Amino acid sequence: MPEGLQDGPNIALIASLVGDPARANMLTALMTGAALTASELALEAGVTLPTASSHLAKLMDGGLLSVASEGRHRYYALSGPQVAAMLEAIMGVAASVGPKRVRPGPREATMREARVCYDHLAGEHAVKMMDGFVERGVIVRDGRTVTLGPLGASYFAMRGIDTANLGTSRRPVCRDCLDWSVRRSHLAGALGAAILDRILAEKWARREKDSRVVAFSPKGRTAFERTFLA
Amino acid sequence: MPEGLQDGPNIALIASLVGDPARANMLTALMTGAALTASELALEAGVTLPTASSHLAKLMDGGLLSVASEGRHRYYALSGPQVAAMLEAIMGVAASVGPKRVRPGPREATMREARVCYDHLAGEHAVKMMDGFVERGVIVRDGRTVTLGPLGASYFAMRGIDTANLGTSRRPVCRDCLDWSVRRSHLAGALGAAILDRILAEKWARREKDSRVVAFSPKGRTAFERTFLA
DNA sequence: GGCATAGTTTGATCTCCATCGAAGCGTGAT
DNA sequence: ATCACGCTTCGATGGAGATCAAACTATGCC
Repeated sequence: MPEGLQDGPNIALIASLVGDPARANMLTALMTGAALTASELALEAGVTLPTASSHLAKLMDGGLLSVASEGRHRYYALSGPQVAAMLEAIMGVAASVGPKRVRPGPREATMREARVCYDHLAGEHAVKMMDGFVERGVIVRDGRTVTLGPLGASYFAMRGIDTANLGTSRRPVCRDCLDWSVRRSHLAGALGAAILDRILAEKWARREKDSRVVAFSPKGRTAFERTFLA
Repeated sequence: MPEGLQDGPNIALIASLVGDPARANMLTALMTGAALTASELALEAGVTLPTASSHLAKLMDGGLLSVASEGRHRYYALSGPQVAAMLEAIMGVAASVGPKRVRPGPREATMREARVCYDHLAGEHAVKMMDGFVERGVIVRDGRTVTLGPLGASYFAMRGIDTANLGTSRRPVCRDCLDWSVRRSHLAGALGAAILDRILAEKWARREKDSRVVAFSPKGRTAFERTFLA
């Protein structure tokens, strides 16, 4: 069947790369434009590190991703805007074709509410919190880059988080992370991680074993809201 | 491990449909906008009829195709312009990362110059035309959304295209579609289709049989340029 | 009716690849 | 040095799906 057809280039190869659920999740996670590490992407895709590594190699080989080694981390990103445009187009078709909403399910519901995204909080609570930060000028958003606002340092200091200390690592203090359950974004970066630490340390919520779910207790939730949503 | 985490639309499902070589060949064959029978598509894909039938059922189920029974034939077609746009976008990525296509080839050259993209014109001519429209304010671009500019209606009316009539369908009048041969975009939507209709009606160009190629005649080309590029 | 053509369905086969555990290899910290 | 951590490679397993032949259905033709 050597059939010399193939109008344009190898469309099937590219599409099949996106056609695997794990890889599709990784790619959508990278749609923020931010670069993510292999571990973060593994978590986002719901697979183990070796599996993720294999997928990343394939995506690299297919030219969809670029990588930057930094210390012992490897930051993966979409190789260019063309790839992002393609993903948008596919999303467009997928959205128009089928509401296809899989039943939310009980597990999904709690996941939507609050879950861990690598090392920070994601889900509705996280999105609300992020919105509040921006509205109050604690955090300033410029497109997809977010930074600590003028009121930020004192705001977090009052809540027991020393933002100055977070700047030590190479990691950005603030980063924006797209939420799959809501169409909005939440706070990642060192600050996002610190906030989650605080939530767990205060025992406002606990992590379910072997799951990304973060389960708030009733009074934990109100404490959290009083602290970070007001 | 149940990590079902769809980002909303099921992008992996759609992409995996395109990700099979046989299906990809069928879809690209349908990019001409014409409807083809199952047998023709089987031939185009290089598989037997049963296999093709199975693929067509999957594509139907995924919402990428529509079908019309006529006598003992079943005519399959792309379910809409959105699907065509997605395919073009995938082609764009595949072309840009293309591991050195064997050679441009004569067929490929004419495709780059002018071809059909579902129901509108694509290729260098189409991109130049789109650029001219935007530059002259006939069409206004805002990011990826394009709309008819203030001068648009009279511009097209003078050229025999009634833009008011185009608004009747649910389809957008203007739409932006990525070109895989050039890295720019061209005009799709009802208006894009109307322009192609005009080009063919005036016999400035004719469509090659069983191909996406649009072949301009020498004087047809100058007439086209005088009309839509000036 | 009877035959031919267009398509689908069924069932069985076979290949490919996603997945994970374990081991290997860097880099950074102590 | 030594340990910890991030990531990749290796090897084995399992499952999904692409494929075709043959049987079946439906339509058109005579």
